[in-house]
Amino acid sequence: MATRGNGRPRRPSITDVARRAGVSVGTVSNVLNRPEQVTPATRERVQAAIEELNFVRNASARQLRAGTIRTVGAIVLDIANPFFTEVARGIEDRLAPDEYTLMLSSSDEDPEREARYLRLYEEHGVQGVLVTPSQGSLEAILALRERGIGVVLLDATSDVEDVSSVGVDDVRGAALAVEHLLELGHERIAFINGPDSIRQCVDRRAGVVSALLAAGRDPADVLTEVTVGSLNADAGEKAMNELLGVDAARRPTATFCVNDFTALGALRALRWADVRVPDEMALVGYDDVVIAPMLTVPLTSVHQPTHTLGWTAADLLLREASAEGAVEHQRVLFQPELVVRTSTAGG
Amino acid sequence: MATRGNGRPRRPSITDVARRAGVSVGTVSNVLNRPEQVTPATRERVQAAIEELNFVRNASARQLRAGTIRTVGAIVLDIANPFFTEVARGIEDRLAPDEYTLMLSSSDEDPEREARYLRLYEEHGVQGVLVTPSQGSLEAILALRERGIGVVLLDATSDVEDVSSVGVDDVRGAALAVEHLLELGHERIAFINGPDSIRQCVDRRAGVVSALLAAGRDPADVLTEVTVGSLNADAGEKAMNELLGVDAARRPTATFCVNDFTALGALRALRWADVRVPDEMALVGYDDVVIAPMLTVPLTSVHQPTHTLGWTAADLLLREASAEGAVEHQRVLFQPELVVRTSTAGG
DNA sequence: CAGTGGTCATGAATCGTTTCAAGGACGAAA
DNA sequence: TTTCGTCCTTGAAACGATTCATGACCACTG
Repeated sequence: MATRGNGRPRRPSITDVARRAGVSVGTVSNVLNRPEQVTPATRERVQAAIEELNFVRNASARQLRAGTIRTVGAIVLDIANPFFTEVARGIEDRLAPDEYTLMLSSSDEDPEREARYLRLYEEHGVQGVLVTPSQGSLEAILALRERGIGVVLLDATSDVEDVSSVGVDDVRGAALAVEHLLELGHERIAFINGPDSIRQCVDRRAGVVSALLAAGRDPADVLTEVTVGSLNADAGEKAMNELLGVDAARRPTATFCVNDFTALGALRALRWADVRVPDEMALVGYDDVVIAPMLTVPLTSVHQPTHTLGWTAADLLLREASAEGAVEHQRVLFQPELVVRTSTAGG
Repeated sequence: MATRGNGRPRRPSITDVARRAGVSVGTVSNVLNRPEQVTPATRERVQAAIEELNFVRNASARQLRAGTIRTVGAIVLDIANPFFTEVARGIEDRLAPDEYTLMLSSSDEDPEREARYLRLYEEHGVQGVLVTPSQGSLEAILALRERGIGVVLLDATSDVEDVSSVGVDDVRGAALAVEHLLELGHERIAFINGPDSIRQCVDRRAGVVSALLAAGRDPADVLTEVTVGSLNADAGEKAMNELLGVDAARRPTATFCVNDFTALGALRALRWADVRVPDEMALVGYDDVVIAPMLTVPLTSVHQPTHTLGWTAADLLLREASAEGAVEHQRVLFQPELVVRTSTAGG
């Protein structure tokens, strides 16, 4: 068998198939791409040759000539983060039926890493990219479009007009949580929030405040905000202990946590302080992580349509790719949903 | 600017760069691949042209000629599963410094889906694939190697001799959990396990039994096994309630759950029945999911080196790819680790 | 029987890169 | 001045598929 220098067998090419079937390469190509234009007899002969040789198309050669490739690149902040994991799954589910492949990487919010992957994807000639932009990388991303590469921003509510993006309305999500607590009659509400350097924290605070105002409350009266440095359980526990320092008659009767991890910590603090949930303290989280319903006290949380988010992003991209001429850019903002469980409406 | 029929600008090629810099294409290629062989003056001229034109290499043409491509394909059972997510991150972290790209898909344990992705990857000419094989797909995977594609099995303790694989020792992991409980003095241990159709369940049972035997105990005396149909919290809760049906004097004093989700359910049942953890019932999970330490009662669990698993799999693959001639196949089995927390050793 | 139309198969050109034998320029040595 | 040798650069041939103008062949029609 022919080799390619490194001793590995060369994979059979369309030429080998043609020779074996006694036809020309053009015919083999026709069998592969326009089978109806080939006589059944010939077609079968070619098919047989293909199977005997274990012929597999060479995507590179194909793309080189045809100019297109059924591949999409995605760059998320961190594949190991459940949020992006579910988004990725949504992307995949949109791509699979169209036989597209997905190239996936994590930027870790490092613009340099992101740029490197973008270039790699561009070299590969992907049809488009789905990106969660890091700080200040938007410009480079948009430049891709001038070189014929589709772009859809993931989980970014961009100010830029002419680029498609998908995101979830964090302001609304937080408002939902607070509205729920108000409806339950809570008049002193705590908000355990993270630093302003995280967009989500800023948006969610805005949602909290707007919900209070919309209900005719003065945030200064109702709201106690505790800011933590990082969004994990330990921080949440510490924050809740701080809240519990106030005597029971004057402390908040409900707490909204900026994410489920901090809520878990808060829950732990409540348990150790023997404060009953939700009777003495109602609790709402955000993200609706997979274990939220599995907890000893199932956690009320704001659910984000992550799968749909990814699916839609991929859908927009494929649509733009197949659109003739000018493309209409869409900016989709999904609405989160409050999932009420025992931690607020316990029975 | 030149177009390619669909109205999008054609990306500049090496020829365009050559023309602009007033050199031949060969020289441009040399600048890109063997810069030391080019006079600094020429090199700079070419570099300038590259930047002015925003030239980006065409990976397809490159691969077509050079025969190689820095891409690896991975097929896991489900990207949305945290286990595989962390594995994927490990793979990525191994590939990134070598400028490899990762193509990632989920097979959902469907051999047909898996086969489709394998073919897609093969068409793309990936250097190798990392696969968690579905039922009965091993043969097709191994056939790839005859066509020059590297293969490393992920999370599979394969019986096949001559293929590299990485996995985690589930037998040992379960044994660790049981040894721990025995050391704490527990003499009646429950094991909430899943169906035998799942390999992990079978392996972990074997580990439980072997640990008991090794300690000179008769499993028939010590062990109470409850089998659940699916590995989620509700099933775990039900199983634990069943165990609690026995009067306190004779029921198990410790429970080992086949994964953390069932353990969460068990924990919930214990809380509602007002059984103190770990005093009246110790609890061990498996997987060490991210929230295990965040729980009200932090959960003792068996931790698997998922990131390392992925990293090592990718490492084996790259090594095999760069190895000259015959490759030595390695089968790496990682050892899990018990992380002791309050749910067994509570203060 | 010539003419027409339609169906299939052909083979050369093409995509953008890498590679390599061959040639050019230039300086050093004789 | 001639002759080498060295160092850069060149240009054409590949890689494997797709595409398309061309032509072969056959069946009808008039």
